[in-house]
Amino acid sequence: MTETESRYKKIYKMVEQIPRGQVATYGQIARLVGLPRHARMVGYALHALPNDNNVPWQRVVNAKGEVSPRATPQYEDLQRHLLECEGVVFSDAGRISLKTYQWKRL
DNA sequence: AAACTGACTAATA
DNA sequence: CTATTAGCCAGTT
Repeated sequence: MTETESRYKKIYKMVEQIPRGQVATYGQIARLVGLPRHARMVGYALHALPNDNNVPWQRVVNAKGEVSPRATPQYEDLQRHLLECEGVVFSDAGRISLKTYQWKRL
């Protein structure tokens, strides 16, 4: 088991704990798994996810409350759709109110 | 080995 | 609100 593999696993486990209808930021996940300032790794880990997985990756957004731009924009639309199905409302600017929806781990 | 890229963030001006 | 800077590191070229 390499370091990076276990990091990825921690990240995935943490993301799995985000409740339906709530969101978390990349930096928030990084801190929760004990890797502050490793926000990019969270993004990288999610990018590396297989197509069939049980990880609610759609609940992870950037610090501005936006869906982060991807190489393939079709997944951005998918992410937004999935979140809307969970009851998350996007504003005109395509942003989420973090104040309302951000996950606070108890 | 070195350079480049990327689903990022926080501090500062 | 925007721009700049520095921090971080796995993969790819």
